[in-house]
Amino acid sequence: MALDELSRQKVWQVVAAIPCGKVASYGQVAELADLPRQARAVGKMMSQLPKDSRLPWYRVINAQGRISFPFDSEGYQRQRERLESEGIEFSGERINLKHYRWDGLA
DNA sequence: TCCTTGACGGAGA
DNA sequence: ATCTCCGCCAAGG
Repeated sequence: MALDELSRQKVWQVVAAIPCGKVASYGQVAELADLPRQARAVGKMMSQLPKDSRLPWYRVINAQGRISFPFDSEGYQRQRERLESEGIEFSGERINLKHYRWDGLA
């Protein structure tokens, strides 16, 4: 990844723009930040986010509508709690993207 | 250097 | 629904 500064800023801007109650996938964020097919780079950046970040990192999930942390991990718990507190409901381990996927613009 | 490893994703089988 | 295989690409062994 080691994306340049400009790219990183774009990614943060996109993440910050995801509205409450909506979610976006890593790939979607990458695309909206003009980094097509760089989903992994986005995931990498997320993993390096400081724990006290104010960004709504938890609104970014994978394209399958699942949280990208092991089910039994603390990260999974933290992310799921925040999403549910915003009114997002889970069907087992998954989120119904038909209802919660953020439409980048339109 | 080569190989593996990721908060990933889409196409096939 | 599950499982490979392949892009993608920097980091660390």
